[in-house]
Amino acid sequence: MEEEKAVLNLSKIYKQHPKHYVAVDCSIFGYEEGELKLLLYPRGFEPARGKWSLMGGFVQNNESLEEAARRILLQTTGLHDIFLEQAAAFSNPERDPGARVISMTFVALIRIDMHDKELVRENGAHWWTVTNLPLLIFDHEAMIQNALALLQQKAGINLIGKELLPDLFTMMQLKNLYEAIFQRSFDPGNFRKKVLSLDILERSSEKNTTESKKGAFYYRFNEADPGNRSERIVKFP
Amino acid sequence: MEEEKAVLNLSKIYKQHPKHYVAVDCSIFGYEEGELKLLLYPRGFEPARGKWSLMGGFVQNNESLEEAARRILLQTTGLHDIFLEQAAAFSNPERDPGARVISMTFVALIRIDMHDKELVRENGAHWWTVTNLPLLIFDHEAMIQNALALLQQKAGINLIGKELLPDLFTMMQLKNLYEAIFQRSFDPGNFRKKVLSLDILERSSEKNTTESKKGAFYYRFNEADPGNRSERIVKFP
DNA sequence: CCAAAAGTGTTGCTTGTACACCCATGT
DNA sequence: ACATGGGTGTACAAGCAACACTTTTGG
Repeated sequence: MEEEKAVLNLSKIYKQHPKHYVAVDCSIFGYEEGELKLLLYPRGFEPARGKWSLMGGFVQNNESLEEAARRILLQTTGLHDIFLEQAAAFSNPERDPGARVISMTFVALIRIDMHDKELVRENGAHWWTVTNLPLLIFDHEAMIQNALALLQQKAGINLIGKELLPDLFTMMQLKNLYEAIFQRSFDPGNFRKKVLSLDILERSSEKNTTESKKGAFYYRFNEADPGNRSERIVKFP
Repeated sequence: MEEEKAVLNLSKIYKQHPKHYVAVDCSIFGYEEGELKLLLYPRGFEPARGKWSLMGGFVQNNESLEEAARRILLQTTGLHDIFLEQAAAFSNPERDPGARVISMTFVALIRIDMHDKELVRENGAHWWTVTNLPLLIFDHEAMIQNALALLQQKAGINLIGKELLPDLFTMMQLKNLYEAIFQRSFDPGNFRKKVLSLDILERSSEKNTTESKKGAFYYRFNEADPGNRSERIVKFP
């Protein structure tokens, strides 16, 4: 009756408007050999053949943007439970020459040691060092710059590492990760004190003896930590 | 030939995927009488009649999300050149009972003294104090919480006020704005020193004599300031 | 004169940074 | 024994918060 009519009116309102392709593109960061890396896929067809692209895909009817991103991450890395955060929407009508596509970008952090290397190789993907990226399609260069800025901002407020490092890691490995993210060096002693003062790492009894003569204690993230703090950890340059 | 075929292939790829309604919803903040306020519109039809909503609309084919947001802000407030920033995407397939709509939210900051009050009244809109909001449709409550958090974050890093205050304002007016945004009080002396140390305000020769007996100098934003700094202005609680 | 806001100065605490210094050990 | 990274301590500077104090002027 009243309500039914209103719903009909409502759907009339919707029908006046155009629909759009909606995609998600993921900046997938990993950390390996002291370098911050980004997983990119080569484009095999024109236009922009030979250029590289973020992993992306189209959003289907029954899924949210986050769900679409997780589906794509699972398909390409074999990983569930990936750290994932919305970054920004890219919506210039001309951004994709093939069609008008609105793209939402995500930042994903994964542990390179845990992902499915076979699957990645099958897709022709490659881990690129963030300081030395190839030519990218469309506006993917801007997407990555935005993702890097977001990663810095996040790493400056919350201690990240759980998402990128192995379960056990040394203080120097964590420092190296932060140096890769911020592209600057930190004083070893001060870094240690600052990080430990946050009270979210616990020292394991084991030591890493491969990377130094004395041996360095392994740390792990305190499972109980909420992970959401507001104080700054590192000041930006 | 080769390229043409590729484009055809490409469009085949696109056509396999569904299209979606895409909307923008704007959290329009203003500042008046010492209160941070939000412009909301009443919903006149079912479902959710009587609840309030952010100002929003559908994205058309020839416009980016930002352009859509600006079009809607112009239509509803009469203002060009509004400060506008992407907030977050809300994309749960069930979020809008009328249809599957993906919504991108924006934060807009406007000067209440400059907007078209007639236009706003025509639309039945109302300025609500952010600490006392009415019932809202769908996920608009979450959108506003997100927008408020973003506003705090932004105000904590960049000195905002140019977008919300008149051209000339006293230090106490700026302090009151910050107190409204952060919902806490600041020490008058320390606030003054911190803000002036940023070197982005210039003191005018005029004084405000209506709000105090002694009279307080008016300040204005230094036109030449880039407006993008990375140091924190206020620490969050 | 006094209340009230404007504006400046002082002090103590916390935090960041630079750097000295001892420790453990593989070569 | 010594070079190397691990780990701790110290000393100085900067920033922040609390608050005392002075100025101005309307009632």
